[in-house]
Amino acid sequence: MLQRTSQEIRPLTTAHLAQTMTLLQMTIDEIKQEIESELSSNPALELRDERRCPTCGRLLQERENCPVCSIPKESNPEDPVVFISPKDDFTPHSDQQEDDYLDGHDYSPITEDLPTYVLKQILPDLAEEDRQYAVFLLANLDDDGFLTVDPLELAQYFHVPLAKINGIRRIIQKADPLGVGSLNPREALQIQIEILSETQAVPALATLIVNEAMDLLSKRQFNEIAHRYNCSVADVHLAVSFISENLNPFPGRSYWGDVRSPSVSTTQVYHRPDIIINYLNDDPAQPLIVEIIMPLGGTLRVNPLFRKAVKSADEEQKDIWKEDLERASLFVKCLQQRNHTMQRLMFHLVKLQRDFIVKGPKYIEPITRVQLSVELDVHESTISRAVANKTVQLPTKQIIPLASFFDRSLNIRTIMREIISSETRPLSDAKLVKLLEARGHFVARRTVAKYRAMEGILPAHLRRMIT
DNA sequence: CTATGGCACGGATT
DNA sequence: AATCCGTGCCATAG
Repeated sequence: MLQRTSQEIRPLTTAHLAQTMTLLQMTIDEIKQEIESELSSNPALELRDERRCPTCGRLLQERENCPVCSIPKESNPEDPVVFISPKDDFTPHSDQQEDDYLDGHDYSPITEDLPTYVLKQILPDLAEEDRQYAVFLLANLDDDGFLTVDPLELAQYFHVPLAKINGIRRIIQKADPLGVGSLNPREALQIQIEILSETQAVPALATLIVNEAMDLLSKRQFNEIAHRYNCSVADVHLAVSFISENLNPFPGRSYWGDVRSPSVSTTQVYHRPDIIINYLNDDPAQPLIVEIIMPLGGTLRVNPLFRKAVKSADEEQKDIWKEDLERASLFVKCLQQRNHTMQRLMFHLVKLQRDFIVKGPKYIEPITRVQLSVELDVHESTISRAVANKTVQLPTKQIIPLASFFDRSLNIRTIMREIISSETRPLSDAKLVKLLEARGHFVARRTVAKYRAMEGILPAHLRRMIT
């Protein structure tokens, strides 16, 4: 069973309920923002120091013992371990960066480092007095090839116009690896498109997406994009595959050698997940560990000193402080309730969808939000809110929307893709229906057509055998 | 005649 | 109440 916090948390007031609901549907970034603003505006709130598990070094929430190290021996290995995991300085690509760095560094045929490599290319294009700035910029690149300093600060520091710095930056960006020295993946992609379009045709949609819809792209919400630009999802897929085949959102990585497989690289996401699922010790035989990320270094609570101070304060102070105190305790309660709900939700969800997580999208269980809401004894809209706009990192490091756990068609789409990719000659939608039936999936012909469109697969008569 | 995309309807989701 | 998804019906292209 799921561990319970010391006492059962129940909504006390309508305000409590309303705020909990709002918190529930917030993404990790919004929560972080909310907590920070609450923390700075309310003196009664306190961020208690971080606590770490003495055994594994993991950051802990308020609970006394570490949820990972203290898994009961008699517990069912099928059951996932779900807990709230405070992570303030969380970086989404830390694992991969290490891998890339090690692999690339050991095996890279290029012996000089990235800054030197770029500097050699651009030196002839630079005026004498501009070189120092270029050197400075190149000295502040991270492993992805992005700039780690703000150009505006740099301009002020050196007392030169921002335009000058950006001019130099453009020269750097046009060097190999293309897009190096950008501030973010979007800028890198923009430069790459610009250069690429000089020599070949670039789909207009791809440009639009990069310029205006990076957030949707990174969450892989292709439906949204199609909707926004009033085009079919298949078009979006074509544009996205153009992007992933011809462009590189992390210019520094291609330099160090791209060790990711092509299929994984297309699922790269440029923002951090709200929830991380992993095997205990990366061992598939072990239970699944589910971390619900809290963007904090420690634990949020009402400051007990403040509570004391209120009692001994004079009358007018008392009223103001009492209000703060109530706001603070309400906030903490709401946050706890939110986490509690997320925890229960994820426990059931991961247990139900274990095959999906472990074996892949083919094995997704087509559950509905209502089913789960009955099991958890909450209103179905609660599930909707909790699941919307959040993302999960799977053990494969793929980041997917949490809502895909409820995608009724994902398994069929995956199987359909398999059938098509192994076909000897293009199969019509009707034939696909038959083949899907043979595998125990019954969908209408029209629906297969829609799935094809969603997957960006062309109609049979336009499909050509691709190696 | 076959294969496919557009439109609209009903139920689920938000 | 508004929106999304699977499906049936029909028009159109080849």
